[in-house]
Amino acid sequence: MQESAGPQPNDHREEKRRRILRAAIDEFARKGYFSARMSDVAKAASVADGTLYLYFEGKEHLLVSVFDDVLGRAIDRARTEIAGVSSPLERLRMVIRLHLETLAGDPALAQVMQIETRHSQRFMNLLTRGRLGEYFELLRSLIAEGQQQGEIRRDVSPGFATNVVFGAVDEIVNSWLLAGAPGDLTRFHEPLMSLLSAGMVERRA
Amino acid sequence: MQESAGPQPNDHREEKRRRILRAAIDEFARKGYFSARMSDVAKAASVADGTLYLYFEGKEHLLVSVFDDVLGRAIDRARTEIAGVSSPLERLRMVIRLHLETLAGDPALAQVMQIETRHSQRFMNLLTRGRLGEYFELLRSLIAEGQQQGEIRRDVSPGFATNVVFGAVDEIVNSWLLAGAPGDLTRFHEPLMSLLSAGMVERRA
Amino acid sequence: MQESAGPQPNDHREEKRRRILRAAIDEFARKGYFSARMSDVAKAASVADGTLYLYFEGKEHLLVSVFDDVLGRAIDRARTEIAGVSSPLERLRMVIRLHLETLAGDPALAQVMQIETRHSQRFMNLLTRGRLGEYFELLRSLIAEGQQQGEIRRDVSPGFATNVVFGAVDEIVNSWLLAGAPGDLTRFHEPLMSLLSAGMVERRA
Amino acid sequence: MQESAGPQPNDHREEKRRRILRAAIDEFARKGYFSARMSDVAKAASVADGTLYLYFEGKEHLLVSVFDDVLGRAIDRARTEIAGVSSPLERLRMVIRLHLETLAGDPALAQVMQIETRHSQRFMNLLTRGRLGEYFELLRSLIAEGQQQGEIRRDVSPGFATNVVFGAVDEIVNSWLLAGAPGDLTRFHEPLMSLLSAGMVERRA
DNA sequence: AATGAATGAGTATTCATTCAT
DNA sequence: CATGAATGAATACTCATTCAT
Repeated sequence: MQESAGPQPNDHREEKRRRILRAAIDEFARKGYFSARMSDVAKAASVADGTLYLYFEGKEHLLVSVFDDVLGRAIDRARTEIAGVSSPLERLRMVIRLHLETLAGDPALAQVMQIETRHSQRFMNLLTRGRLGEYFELLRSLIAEGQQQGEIRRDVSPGFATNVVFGAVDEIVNSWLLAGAPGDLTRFHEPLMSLLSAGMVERRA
Repeated sequence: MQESAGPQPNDHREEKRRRILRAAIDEFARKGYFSARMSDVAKAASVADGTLYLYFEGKEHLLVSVFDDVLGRAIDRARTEIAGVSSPLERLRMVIRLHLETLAGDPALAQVMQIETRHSQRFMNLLTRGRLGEYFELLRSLIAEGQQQGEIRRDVSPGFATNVVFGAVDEIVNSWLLAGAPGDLTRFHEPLMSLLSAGMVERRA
Repeated sequence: MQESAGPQPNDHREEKRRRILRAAIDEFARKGYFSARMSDVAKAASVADGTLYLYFEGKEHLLVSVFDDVLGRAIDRARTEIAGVSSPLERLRMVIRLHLETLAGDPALAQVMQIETRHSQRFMNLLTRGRLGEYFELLRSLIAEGQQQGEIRRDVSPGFATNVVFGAVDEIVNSWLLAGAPGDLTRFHEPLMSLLSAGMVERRA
Repeated sequence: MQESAGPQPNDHREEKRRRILRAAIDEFARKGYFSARMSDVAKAASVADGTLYLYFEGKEHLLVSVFDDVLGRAIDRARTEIAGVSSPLERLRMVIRLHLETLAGDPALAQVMQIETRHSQRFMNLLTRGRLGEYFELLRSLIAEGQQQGEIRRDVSPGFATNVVFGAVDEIVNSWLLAGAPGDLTRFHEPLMSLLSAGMVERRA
């Protein structure tokens, strides 16, 4: 069960891979995906232009990799964290908190995940077939469980509810970003969950 | 009842302007904003390449114009339709219906409005300072009124609720588009309003 | 001996032609020949774009016309003025004075005549076959006469001397222009003639 | 005796740079600066279009570089050659000979230096602030020295005399070029110096 | 004669990607 | 593994000119 030939080559390689991803996030956030040049990314990562292509297939793949890498880690963490919690509604709340926390501390990353990554139909399809689809499926399964256990109303389809939830979270992040990322993004977690849970309509006593 | 200097020149001019906008929607939807070439748009509109620049300042301005033109008309219609209705919640429902209806009948348009138009931070800012900001303000004012009249709960800020509502609608449209625009988009109106109004949590008797 | 059909049509036409030429001089001087646009010239002349083409064959012809028009008038004046003078050297002096005077009062014109008009081999050939050739011939004939009458040394060819004389005058105007047309250009007439006549070498007593 | 970091890379680079400059001279001379296309230059230099921009900032910079490169070398040679000569008048004669010799053997180069390079006020200013200004200053200093040493008459300003001398040389080259570069340009050196030195007027015994 | 809206040919420049070293 | 010089495809935009009115 040898994980790698030598102990360092792979660490070294992984370290360089991460440096390139970080450089890509910063450059894409600063200049926008289309305006950023590969040689800018290379310079920011302190590698030669050609080296980028030893780690990623091309500029587009680099962007997909940023997205999938971040989302993949977030999904892993989410699965770990919700493992010991039984209430699906509570689990959903935890996942959304993680969603916000991941972006809250890294506006450049948020910028890339929210904006630069949504630039065309074709690209959206690419993402949906990757980690984004996985994330949607996670949300959907939690909602479906919630319905089975009676915590969530059964008269809306889980997929539909997933879209509403994701859309709400997504737009909260977007508007925070467009405003210049002021204050702590996670302060919206509580009101967001409240609104999604209980709805907007005033209840009478 | 002459509307302006020449009776026909302006009709003629307006007709050509609309033809170009339509061609832009179709080409941008088909190939994506970045891949579409201006000369494709010109050909689709049956005008010379240079003529595009007599009506729009450039490719980017053409995209902004599509967005603002469509949203401007929708806002106007919305204001007219809600004029005779007093309940803010009902008004909000009507605006959202109109939102869905506008895109339901024209997937190419929806494609441009939802995806091609969101391609960068810089561009989003441009839109937000135009009609999109106006639309957000319309939604916000309806929610604020609803709160004053006791229809909508007062413990969330109107701006925040606007983001949640818009985000939910936006994502419904997005997922419909990504699925290939199957069926009638407006079929989601009722469940969407229900979810936003009453929330997801199951109520006990 | 009817000079024209009606008294006004031709005056009117001529007036408009001159207005266009003047506009061309100003625009070519301000922006340079290549950067100036025909519609700028039209606007400066208060005519429609298309009207330019009723008076001149195109942009290039407009530039040739400016050059030939100015030089043609200068040549006519020169011939008139030297008519009563017998000394060829004195005649040459008068022609050069006229050359400087023509440009001295109109830096925009000087700019076009000296710079914008010299932009390519092909164009220089065009000019040389027109009024410029005529001007060179005038200078050459004066020098040849001067040689016959013993005023000018006979051991240089008249054509060669013409080039030296013209080159000297031309460069004086150029350097005056490049310096921003400071002071009166004609102040160089006397030293120029002195230098050309007596040469640079110091004579001993 | 290594001149720089790598022994060959720099030779290789310099060789390519010179190949591009030569290609530019030939293309600019053949078609004129404005009509010549960058990809023609690239093809003539046997490099890819993009390579041009690794060596020169753009088309205009390429033209400036031709001019400055040629003039820079000529000035260097001139300074070397006149080093051992004491008479300023003799030095001036040598510089002008070098001026003519440089252009005599390379009509394409002469064409670019004399015509294509003079296409606008803006561009002339550019040149004057570069090597051309340096060349004028060289001529001026020789004339000023000649005045101090009593070889050149003192009643004309050195700057003015410089213009006359340069203008005469320049026009000699121009007329040679316009005539199709017939014969040896340097055959005009002797009569030119004679005319500039002694003037045109016939001396009596 | 005059207009000015429409035409459409023409090109410098960028930058993702490759591959010889 | 890494480099970075070289490649070359790809396109928005301008503006002189035309011609229907």
